[in-house]
Amino acid sequence: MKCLTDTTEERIKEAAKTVFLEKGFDGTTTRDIASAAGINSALMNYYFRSKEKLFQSIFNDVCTLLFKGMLELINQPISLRDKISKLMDHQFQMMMQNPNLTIFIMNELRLNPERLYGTIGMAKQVPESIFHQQIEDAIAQGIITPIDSHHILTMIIANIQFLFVSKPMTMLAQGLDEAGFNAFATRHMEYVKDMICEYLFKPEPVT
Amino acid sequence: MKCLTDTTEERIKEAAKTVFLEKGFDGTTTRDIASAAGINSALMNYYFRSKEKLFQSIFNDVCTLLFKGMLELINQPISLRDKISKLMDHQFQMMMQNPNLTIFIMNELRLNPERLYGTIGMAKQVPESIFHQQIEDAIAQGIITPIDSHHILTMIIANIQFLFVSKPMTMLAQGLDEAGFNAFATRHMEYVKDMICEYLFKPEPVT
DNA sequence: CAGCGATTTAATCAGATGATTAAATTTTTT
DNA sequence: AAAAAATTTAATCATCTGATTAAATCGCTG
Repeated sequence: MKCLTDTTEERIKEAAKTVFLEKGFDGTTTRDIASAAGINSALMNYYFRSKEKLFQSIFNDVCTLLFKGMLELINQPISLRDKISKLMDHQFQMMMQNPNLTIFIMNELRLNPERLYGTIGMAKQVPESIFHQQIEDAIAQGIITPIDSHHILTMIIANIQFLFVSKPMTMLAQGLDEAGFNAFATRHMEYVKDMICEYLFKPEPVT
Repeated sequence: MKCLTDTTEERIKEAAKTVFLEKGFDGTTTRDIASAAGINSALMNYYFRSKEKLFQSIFNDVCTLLFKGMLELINQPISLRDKISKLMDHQFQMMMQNPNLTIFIMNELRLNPERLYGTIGMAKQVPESIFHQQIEDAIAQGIITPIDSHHILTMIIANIQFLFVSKPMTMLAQGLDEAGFNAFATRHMEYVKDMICEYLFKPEPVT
């Protein structure tokens, strides 16, 4: 699964990422990580000084994973309609591959808000992007309903992300298996794309 | 804050609810709960046989808190438009009072899916409600866009709940304080209500 | 008040956990 | 190859944690 560049440090980080994402910080023991990485538990403290330090490293990585692609898309010079569609597609793809990513991050932030300081950089870039200007221009030209870009982004993110945050609940409530959930999620995304675009791009706001 | 009906068992449950909601199951120690309740830590095991048992009791309570009002609303004989609006208002009110409720529940379910079995009853009631029939009728009469009620409920829930799941992130990204967040959330809910209603109740589906 | 059950406490146990240490092994440098 | 540095291991520590036990206290009934 991995190339020959497998250094021990990387192997520990991979194992730690897997275990942390599955069990959360509090639910993970250093011995869990060590055995998942196939190493002695003291080695973890040799490379990273503590469980907390290792976690910070992992947490940074997964936050970057969550934000990086989105930030790139947000700053691309493409049409609004296209951008919104691509933003949702991108999130969807990412969450299909890593369904626990968002709930893991949001929950760890809730449990330990100091971790926010590591994400300030990325978080602040989102609202200060080309996207924001693009929205304001479109509003000025009467192309879309007047609405702050923060609200639009929240709509885009919430409608995709919550699907995965509530995945176990949804599967239970509807009696779905993995395949069934994927089908539901795929269809839902189409609905949501339509809904958001129709809301934004309608000819005249109701006022 | 509480009436004279304060039995020790209730005091333990209150304290446990507070601590569990704040720190999660893994992050909570029995001594945390005991000291929050002002009791000896052995008392906890006298009333509830174990930390796990106590947690199950609490978890049941908060799941009921999350679902009960929504289920009642869903089965009320009121118009669809009204129902959707009231459903969102109800969730919003509940989350303003208890912002961590949903992420706590969703995360504990993720960490320990066996807990789902305690919520089967409530979860399965949602899709099998009057609401579902109401949607089908409205579709048959051409009043709303043809779309399965599961998707509608998901839209209603996601757009409110994710606001609170991502509350710390949102506050950071936009540089908001509590009051600022509340204002943002309140405004967002109005947008989302409009968006969902306009999507559902438009005269003709685009097809 | 004596006796009995319910409630509460202090003390303690056994196991888990994060971290350290000192020694062994491997890799790199000279 | 010898010396030095980096990597890895086994063993161990101190603390924390969930749970138990045995004794103390309270409240009620006869």
